[in-house]
Amino acid sequence: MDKLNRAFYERDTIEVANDLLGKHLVHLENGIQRVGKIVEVEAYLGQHDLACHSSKGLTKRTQVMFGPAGYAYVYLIYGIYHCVNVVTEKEGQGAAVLIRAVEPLLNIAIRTQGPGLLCKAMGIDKRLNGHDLLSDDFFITTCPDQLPMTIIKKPRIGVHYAKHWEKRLLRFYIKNNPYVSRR
DNA sequence: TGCACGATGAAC
DNA sequence: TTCATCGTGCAC
Repeated sequence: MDKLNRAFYERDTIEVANDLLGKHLVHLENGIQRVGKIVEVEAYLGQHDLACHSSKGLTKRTQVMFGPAGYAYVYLIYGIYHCVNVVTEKEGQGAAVLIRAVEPLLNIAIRTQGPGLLCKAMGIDKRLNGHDLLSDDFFITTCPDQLPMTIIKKPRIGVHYAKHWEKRLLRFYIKNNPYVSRR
């Protein structure tokens, strides 16, 4: 179980998104370790990507996205749920990968299929915005016995406002995995 | 200072 | 299809 290093995140966003599938997301909170296998992600390519929050430019909200790779960008959506992203590429690109669903592996009590639910299930909220994913309480590791898997590519969810970007195949998930959202 | 609107999820 | 609920970004 090797923790993913800075070089892993500091690469092309689409490659990072694909490589994150099958990896283990780990969060330690109050002595409880929660682990979920990443089964669904979306790539947000940076300032030119109209579906990406960083397309608004550098603001208080997006500053984490414009920072160095390997940090968590957590935000509140619809005033109710949180969503987690991992920042990718070189500092200043404003690119990230949204984690949309995980498969419960350890200490996860409720459903995790969807970005809002997985955050709720793993105790992830705004306190973790800007948190280093190379820390000891919130990180991602390789899966020791990862079997071969087929990756499905689809348009991203809920980005109808993003003009032609809506059609880009930037959502990736593991084929036939029951924990993928909206199938 | 105010207001419209979400990278959602669940109910009806 | 509707609704809960609030931080953000932008208009005024």
